[in-house]
Amino acid sequence: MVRNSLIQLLKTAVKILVEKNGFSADVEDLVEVEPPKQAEHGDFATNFCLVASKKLGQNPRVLAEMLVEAIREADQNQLVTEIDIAGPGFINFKLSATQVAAHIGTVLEKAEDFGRLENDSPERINVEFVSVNPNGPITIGSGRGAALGSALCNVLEAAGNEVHREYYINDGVNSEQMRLFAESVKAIIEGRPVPDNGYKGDYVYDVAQSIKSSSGNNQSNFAPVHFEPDAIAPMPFFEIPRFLHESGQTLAIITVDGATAKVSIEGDVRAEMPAEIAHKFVCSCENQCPPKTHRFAASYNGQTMYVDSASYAVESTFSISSVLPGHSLDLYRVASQDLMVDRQRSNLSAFQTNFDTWFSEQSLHDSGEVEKELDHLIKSNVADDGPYRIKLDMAKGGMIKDVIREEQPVDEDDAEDSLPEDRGGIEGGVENSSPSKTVWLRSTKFGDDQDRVLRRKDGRLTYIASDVAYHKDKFSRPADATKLITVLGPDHHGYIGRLTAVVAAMHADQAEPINNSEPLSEIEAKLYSSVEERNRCQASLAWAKEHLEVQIFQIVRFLKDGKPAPMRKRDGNIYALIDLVNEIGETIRPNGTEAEKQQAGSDVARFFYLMRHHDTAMDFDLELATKQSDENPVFYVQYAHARISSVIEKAKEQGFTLPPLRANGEGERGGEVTGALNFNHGLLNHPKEIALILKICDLPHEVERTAKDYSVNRLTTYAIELARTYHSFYDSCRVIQSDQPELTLARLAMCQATRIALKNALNLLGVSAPERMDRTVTN
RNA sequence: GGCCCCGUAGCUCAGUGGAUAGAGCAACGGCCUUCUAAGCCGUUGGCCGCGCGUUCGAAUCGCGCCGGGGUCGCCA
Repeated sequence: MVRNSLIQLLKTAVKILVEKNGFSADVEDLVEVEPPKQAEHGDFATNFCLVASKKLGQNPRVLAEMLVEAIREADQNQLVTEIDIAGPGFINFKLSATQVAAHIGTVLEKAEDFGRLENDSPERINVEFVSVNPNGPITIGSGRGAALGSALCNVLEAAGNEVHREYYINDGVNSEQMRLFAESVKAIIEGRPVPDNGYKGDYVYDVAQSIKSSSGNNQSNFAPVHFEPDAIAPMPFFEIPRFLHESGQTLAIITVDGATAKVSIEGDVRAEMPAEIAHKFVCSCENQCPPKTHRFAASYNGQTMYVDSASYAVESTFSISSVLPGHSLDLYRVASQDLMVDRQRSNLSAFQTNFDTWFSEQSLHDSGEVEKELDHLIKSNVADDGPYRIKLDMAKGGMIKDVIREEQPVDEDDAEDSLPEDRGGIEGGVENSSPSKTVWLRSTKFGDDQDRVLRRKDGRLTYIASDVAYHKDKFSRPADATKLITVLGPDHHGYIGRLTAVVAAMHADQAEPINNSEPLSEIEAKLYSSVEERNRCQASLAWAKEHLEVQIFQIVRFLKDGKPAPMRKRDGNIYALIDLVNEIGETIRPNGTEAEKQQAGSDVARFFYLMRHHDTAMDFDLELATKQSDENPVFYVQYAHARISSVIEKAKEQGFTLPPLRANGEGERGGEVTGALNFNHGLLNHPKEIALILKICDLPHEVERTAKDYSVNRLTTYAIELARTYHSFYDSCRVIQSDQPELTLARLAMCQATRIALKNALNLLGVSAPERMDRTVTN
């Protein structure tokens, strides 16, 4: 855009300068321009002479004079109209209004692609975010991660990268938290009090109620149930015992309005676990098979599967007339967790946050990937069952002060830690291991401050064990991913070192050792057995740091009545994101439809989350967010968009034909294409017009910067600034003037360009750009 | 104690090593017979926590303090 044209010009001028004076230094890349703070200083300024003076051995002001001459020579298109040297050696530029205005045409042509970048070296990036445990709703705290992650993905994509949005479901059967959650749900369903340390929030009762009502809770199984076509939930659950996995074997008989259907498995299920499982169950009807197929859920081996079955009427009742007995806690776990994930998904979707993959941790256990990777780590000599743990004593600045070796007791006196009975038999990895020795990931070889347990003494695998397999797997989404980005909450800060070590360990046998013949230092000798090993581990660590980026966002403090409003209340209740969205929507658009309310609530909440840099703690004023007032910047921005839309609408009524937006399936098209772009940009030379055009043209640059440093908040600032620049222009420059059709057309083109930039910026943020805004409440 | 983050106008916060540090809100004064006043224009408001250093130049980079927040499980 404008900026780039000027940079190109400067680079050419620098080349001339270097040639003429026989400078040898390579200084072309030092060229940068930026808009000066003082408008009197012109449209752009460069500090090149100050930056390059040392390299070229020239006084900055002298250099500036030479450069100005070179610029005049290079500027054949007369982009620069005024140029002067100021201060210690700045060069200020005023650009040709006509040439600046000409960029409007480019914006209109690019339309919804304006702000998308050409990228010569695109990355294939997996972005994992939110990923909260399936034991509760998405909280307002996680909302920040959702807003950040989703907006970041949009920006990375706009910058020309391939992006895969991923949510990791912590549904491993080893999870203590999930066991507790299931126990709580089970207790509620069975009319017992929730265990002391269990989950007590209202939503837990809600989940229990949903499961109960969708299952009928008749003691031995979960039938009969109501089942709606095309709906995922509610749906019947029943459990298929693990020994039933042979082809053709009948698992259950279900009755659909008198018609009996048989559920059986086709093919060897175990071999296909888990991805293909849903397709391998077939439901065959013995008599009068209903014409339409639908899905129901079954629990198999700790996993929920959706099975195509026969059904046809909206309110038809299934009854499972025969199912093998034995509802374990696991069934409740699967049912409640599944329901929870489903709610999370729809809550996030109402918050403009969607994922390409919802990845199940348990699937890695089921497929054997975790065990496989564990073996791989042991073979790579980065994990072992030696009876000790290494801890690093870190000095300031990341230097290792000391390496401490903690011997671990080898005796087996705490067999107490064995599994609760309920969970026997379905543990990932339990049965095919010989529990006795703790298996350690020697993560201290990769910069972590202590070794981590992969497998407990009792044979159960830890969370970090699945993490290794998971990260390996992640590199396939998108195919041959070049980078993983993980967005984590502030409480996970300590996890960065561990995660990096995990990725490094996983890659350890593939890394090309660094070239370092230094013998092992005293400290290194405690970590590595050889120079070769050290070099390999360090190379692998470097690889991990290059391929895994962890972004931590800081805490959000919610204020209500000026006082902190806790996200997790003492009574176990949780302030859910969806409640926030609904509350805001309700206040702002009391007369809107449900969808409109949620859109409005989501817009405000997202904008608030994204206004602050993610790496700084923020206050979220709930009053302010729900207030439909001038204090709320999202309305300021949206209002500008609505205002533009209104002007354009009005102009159309008066017979002006607009430069069209390229078709994108929605919004207005603005009349005939032919000739519509022929507006006279030469008429645009008012300072407010130039300022607006320059601001519009900034978008690609802002996208580029944001994709580099992930500071998504920059785009909210940009949107506010663009809105401000427009409002200011609007006040000074009347757009529609029937006695000046040419000027009107040119200004309309500018309005359209502003609208494009504004809408695209808001799109990146996941905030809607309404065509009209009517105050429903005046205060 | 180690690590991470923050400290900028009365409040909430922007700010890419550049020139006289900005915006919103709050306070005050103007601007609607004409395109949406959820707007615009103006005024008031600052040892950019403190100190030292690097630099031609520091709110920005480094070190040290002071103050505030977070985090350091065989939980996930």
